[in-house]
Amino acid sequence: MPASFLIRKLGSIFALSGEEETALKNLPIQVAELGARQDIVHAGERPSRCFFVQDGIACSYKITGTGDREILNFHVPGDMPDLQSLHLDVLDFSICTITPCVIGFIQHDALHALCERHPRITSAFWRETLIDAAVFREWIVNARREAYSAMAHLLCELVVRLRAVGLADASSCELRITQSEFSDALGISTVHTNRVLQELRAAGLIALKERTLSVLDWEGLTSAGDFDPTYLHLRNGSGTTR
Amino acid sequence: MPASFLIRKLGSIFALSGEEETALKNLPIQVAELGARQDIVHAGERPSRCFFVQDGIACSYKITGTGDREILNFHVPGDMPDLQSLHLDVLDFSICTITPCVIGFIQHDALHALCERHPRITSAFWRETLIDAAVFREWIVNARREAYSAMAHLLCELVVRLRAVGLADASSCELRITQSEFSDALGISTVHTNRVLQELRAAGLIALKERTLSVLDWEGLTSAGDFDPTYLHLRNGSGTTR
DNA sequence: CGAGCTTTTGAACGCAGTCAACAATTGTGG
DNA sequence: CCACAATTGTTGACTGCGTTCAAAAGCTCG
Repeated sequence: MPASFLIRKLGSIFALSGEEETALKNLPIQVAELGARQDIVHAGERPSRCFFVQDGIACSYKITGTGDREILNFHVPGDMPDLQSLHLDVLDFSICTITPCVIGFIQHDALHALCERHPRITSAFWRETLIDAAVFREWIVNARREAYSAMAHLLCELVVRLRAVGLADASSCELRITQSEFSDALGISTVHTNRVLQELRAAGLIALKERTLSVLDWEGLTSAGDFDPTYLHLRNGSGTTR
Repeated sequence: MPASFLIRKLGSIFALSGEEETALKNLPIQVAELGARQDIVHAGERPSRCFFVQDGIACSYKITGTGDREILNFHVPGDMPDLQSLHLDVLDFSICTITPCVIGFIQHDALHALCERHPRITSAFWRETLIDAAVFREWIVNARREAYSAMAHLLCELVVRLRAVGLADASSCELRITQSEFSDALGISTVHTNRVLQELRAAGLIALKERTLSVLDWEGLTSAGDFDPTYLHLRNGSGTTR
């Protein structure tokens, strides 16, 4: 029952009508299991389908002229990272898995038909892409922060977003992201990433070992990262809890 | 006839039906003239209307915890920078004028009603927000480029976007943007902005004086800026002409 | 249990920032 | 139309955050 995931997601935004729920249940979804570091879609493609992350962590990225990979966003279960392909033909960025992932593909035809009949679902999808844009905006700002602060901000965002989908408890979460991947997300060298993480540990803000991030001082981390969760536009107050 | 602007904009994307054109003509639009450096909307607000830029240059920005202004995007005539407020209640960034501007405001109610009846207009607006997101993504990448390259990239984007709305000819355009504003957009100091612009002039790529930018070597500028206009998702080939 | 990542550490270098002063331009009021 | 103020642009010297290069130590997983 792969559509159950979408139903849960949309159901958390507004109360689905019986008709809407039926339409979602009847969506043909093709499920695929991918290993770590696999491209899901690649820049330049003209996708004929969208996808959502059902399990695992993925990321959007671009490759610059100098060959560097710039990670633009991380994707947690429930995210639909390439919804934009519904309206923009050529993809201007790539999306790949970080950890092994379970991905659900849905053909554009089916989504267009769904949107035509169900305006509230259209709005929900549109809203989803608007939140992506808000995250991109915040990342532009984060690029100006110095590395220590930028890393703190990124960790705050990841914790809040994972918490919003039930994958983090109050203070810790599994985080199978390498320092090299953090580097590509923050645009700093792996050496510096390593040193900044050590500083955050030394400051008593976080513990990060065995692929688990523990936030030891939420107040301190948000303050170090100049983090205000408004831009994530969460419905419940997940961003403000500690 | 302020709506004519919107009609021209949407008409360039797809052929408007008579019904669609009538609906647009009947949109109540409130026109305002603003001076330079005036806030149009401010972060934290809950707008009840959207707006489009009819004349002038505006920009979106955020203020960081250290008080720095980070410009997120420039807006040229035809842009609707806060369409997102149709679906996200709280604004997470601010928008202000750079030059004196003519702005057209449209109430959310009217836009929601328009979208409900005209799915193609909904799609066009949605598409607009998706292109904004694509620009944000590219700016994240641009933040990683070194200043000389980032400035070249920004100038390329501005010329292509101004050309797309007929405000730049093949090689030059009016550009009333100060070095301090470039600095806030690129996240570099005004001193460095000045030096980078001098380098671009010395390299024979641009001339920038008396508020007019002339691109002397388009090939060279795009190459210096690692600029590929795909992310602007222009319909015609404006991005590729020289 | 060894190959290949990933993390860690040290040292030297460089892009860009800060500070400070000055020149040029733009705008404004008399 | 000019004088003066304010903003914008330019230059030089010094500083520092983060890079690069190199090498070693720790993990992971076939």
